[in-house]
Amino acid sequence: MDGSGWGPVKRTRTFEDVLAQIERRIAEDGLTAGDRLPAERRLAEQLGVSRSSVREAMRVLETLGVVSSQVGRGPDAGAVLIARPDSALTGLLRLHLGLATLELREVIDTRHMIEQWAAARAASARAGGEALAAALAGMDAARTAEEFVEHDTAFHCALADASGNRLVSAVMRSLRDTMRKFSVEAVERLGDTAILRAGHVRILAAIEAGDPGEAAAAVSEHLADAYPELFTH
Amino acid sequence: MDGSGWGPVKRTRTFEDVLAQIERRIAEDGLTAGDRLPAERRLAEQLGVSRSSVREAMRVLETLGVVSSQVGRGPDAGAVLIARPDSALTGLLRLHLGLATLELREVIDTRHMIEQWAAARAASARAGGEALAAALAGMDAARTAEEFVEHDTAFHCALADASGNRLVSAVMRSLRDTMRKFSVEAVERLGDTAILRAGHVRILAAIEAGDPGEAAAAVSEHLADAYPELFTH
DNA sequence: CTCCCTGCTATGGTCTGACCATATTGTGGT
DNA sequence: ACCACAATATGGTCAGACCATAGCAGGGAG
Repeated sequence: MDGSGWGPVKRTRTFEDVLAQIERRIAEDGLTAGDRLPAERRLAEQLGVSRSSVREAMRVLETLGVVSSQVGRGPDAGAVLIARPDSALTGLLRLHLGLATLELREVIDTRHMIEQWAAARAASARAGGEALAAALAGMDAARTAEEFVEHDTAFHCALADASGNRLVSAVMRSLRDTMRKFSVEAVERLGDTAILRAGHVRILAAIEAGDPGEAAAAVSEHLADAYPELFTH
Repeated sequence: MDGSGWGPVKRTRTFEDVLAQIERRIAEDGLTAGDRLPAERRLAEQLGVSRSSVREAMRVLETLGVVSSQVGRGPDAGAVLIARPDSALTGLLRLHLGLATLELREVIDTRHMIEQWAAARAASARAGGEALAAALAGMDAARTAEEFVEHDTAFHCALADASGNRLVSAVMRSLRDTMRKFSVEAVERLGDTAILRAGHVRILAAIEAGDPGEAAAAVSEHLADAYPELFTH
């Protein structure tokens, strides 16, 4: 494919070439979010490489958040779509956390930092009220701990989203995802979710009132309520 | 329509299982930087999957910066090395920035959040003074903007380290690394580093004095000095 | 004419088995 | 003691196969 290469040794692996080619193709064809890439077999044929190499390139693109990890089947519909790269950090942090033997305490610590900051931001901008209220309603309708945590996660992610910083938002999402299992246990151990609800209501009220200080304080106390044994002031 | 959005029945592909298994193995065996993973063929055999799946998992780990991408050949020496987890976020974040429209403003915004928080923590614990002082001395001895930024980076990373939270520390390192080039330009544009030095001194003093509020305020003003056009209060 | 049912087909996901160039290691000869 | 060379295991790559699935086309029933 290169023509001039093949001199001393082949320095780049095939899948790296494929990556470059796909990248070039995306740029040239002006593909944007929602568009599809050719099927793996077609790409392999067009680029003159094996499907294995194309697949390895795909895994990289997927990890980078360039293409969606959707498992599409069937003809035509199966090809890969280009997603919004917003979620790029998610998979990474999950692995990163698992690998580095991080303690849950550090995760909650970090959440404390992020959510306090995000709540203050949201209050200043009086933003995110609808999403927070929706999550609150979802929690009220929840019947199991899992359902509750599901909407609780939505609430806290909405909080991060309301900050308007996508990077913070992505990190927050990863953290919540990482501790989802633990959160379910925590809720079950707590038994009563009334105190959590009170915290959420207070946070939402502070944001809608546009009071950053109160919002931050509310978040702080809410996390202390939720994780009494792990919280650090 | 899935209903819950997050699809309770997410089919996991084989390479994802492999990913989890490797992750578990790393944690259990306590592998650290420089250690080797088993060879691809051995892993495949041990996990009961094909080498293709192992290889796809490897590409993911490599993209995530968990293992090195060194092209090792030969028996025994060929297996994969585990890199420093510090860099796990880095490569991804850099590419993330290249591919997405994540603005520098958001990065600095995030730094503001992290460093304020970390400085307050460090002040409460009166921790990290030595590392900060060393970085300060390095900045004083710097002759070029690059050298200055080098030690400036060390200073701000030391700040994050002083918080005692490794997760925050890792994110901070990635952010600094991501904006290193820009930082050099910023310093060159600023011309005079005296104002930056004053900020660093003030931060260090506040930490050594054990004054969290002052430490946070000092960080805030320091960042405003360094990135006047990008700073958000 | 419309509507549903049933195959056909292309897709991603996975596995098997093979070949190559290389790097380490052990062995034999000098 | 030293060096050359074969054995061996590695990562990189390829070709071909199978599976479950999802869309589409065509045919039969109403």
